[in-house]
Amino acid sequence: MGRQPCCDKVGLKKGPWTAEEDQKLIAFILNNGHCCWRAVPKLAGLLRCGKSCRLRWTNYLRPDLKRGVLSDSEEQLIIELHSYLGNRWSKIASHLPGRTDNEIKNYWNTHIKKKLKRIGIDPVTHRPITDQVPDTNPPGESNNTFLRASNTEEYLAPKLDLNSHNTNEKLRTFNNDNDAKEASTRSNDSEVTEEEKSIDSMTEAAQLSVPGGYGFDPRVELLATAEPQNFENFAATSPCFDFLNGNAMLFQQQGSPLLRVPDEECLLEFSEDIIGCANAQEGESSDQLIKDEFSVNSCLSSFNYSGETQAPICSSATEMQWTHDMLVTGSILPAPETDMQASLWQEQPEDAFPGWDGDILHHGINVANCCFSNPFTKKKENLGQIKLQR
DNA sequence: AATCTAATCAACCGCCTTACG
DNA sequence: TCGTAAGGCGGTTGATTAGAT
Repeated sequence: MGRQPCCDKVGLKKGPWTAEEDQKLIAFILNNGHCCWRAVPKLAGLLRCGKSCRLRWTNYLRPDLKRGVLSDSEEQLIIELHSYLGNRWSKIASHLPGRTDNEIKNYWNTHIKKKLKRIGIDPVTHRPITDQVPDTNPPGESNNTFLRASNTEEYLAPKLDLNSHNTNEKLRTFNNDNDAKEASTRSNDSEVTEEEKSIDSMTEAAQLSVPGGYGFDPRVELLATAEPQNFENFAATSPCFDFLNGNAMLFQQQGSPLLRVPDEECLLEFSEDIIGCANAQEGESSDQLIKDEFSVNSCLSSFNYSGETQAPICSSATEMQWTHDMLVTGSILPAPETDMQASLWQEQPEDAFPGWDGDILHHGINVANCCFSNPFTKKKENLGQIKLQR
């Protein structure tokens, strides 16, 4: 039996709030805060249930709310986040200051969904609607790297142009190619072992290359010698970028940890709030390592682990200690209080990443511009700014 | 001007999670 | 460990507004 609705009590008002009610609620919360929403209506002199008060406050009356239509960049960010997180509106909202989950949800349902459909992209899977391979996993857990990974040619400027037929064409072509590869490698799927599937996935991911969105190009190892204050060295060796906004995800490391990846064919992508597994032991699945308030939703190539789903196996534990805040798409995330150690991908030979040719074009106190040799285009290209947050 | 339809979004409902005794 | 209360979240509803006929 379900719980009784809190507003079923006789005498409690429902429906749209009046200006007078708003004023009462605002005045009360500004003066007293809200220790207990259930008590708020009584104390504020409102004939509403606490839940209704909370909703009205968080979605409408809060002074830090940003009103008005969402900007293009906000819309881009919502699409990107949704491809990782699915309908986790509150999570998405947490990346857009001044916006509420309700507002984003409404905007998604009334605007973005239609826009995506119009250009031939399934708003659920974020993949082109035509020739879709059935994917029963919800976004955030599925192998939804296709959208993000599709615009290889736009490696350095991967914003999804929703008005661009060209982008859509790229998506379609790309997907068809990969579907064909999948079909050929899995012609008799029942005979394919899990291990083989993993390898296929890795190969496939390699073909996807580094996508737009929150990106961390693991083809480049984080060198051991980067000191927290040595931004120049750090920036040159830590190409952790938010491809969507041109910001960097800032990793700070201390001591002599290494972050390596299985081989040059693999990708590691961080999304959501980034980062970290802790205290990896050899052979340990990293989903056992995710801790604390750091919501981890990253994927190694197409293993796609998001905390509760599959995780790559750490076969050689290296460690990286977070010592500073991290900057992620404009959000400052707190470093863990304790010594959290992040991990850890399989070590490979030093020459695993021949494409890397990191360089600093300009280095300032808070910003560093970087370039590197794009292994796909073979050109040396500007990667944009890394914003450093001390 | 009247009516119909579609779009929008605030608000509600009910389930889930968390905190606490 | 269990039960309960409260907060939080995502899906849905329905009143209102805008645009089309």
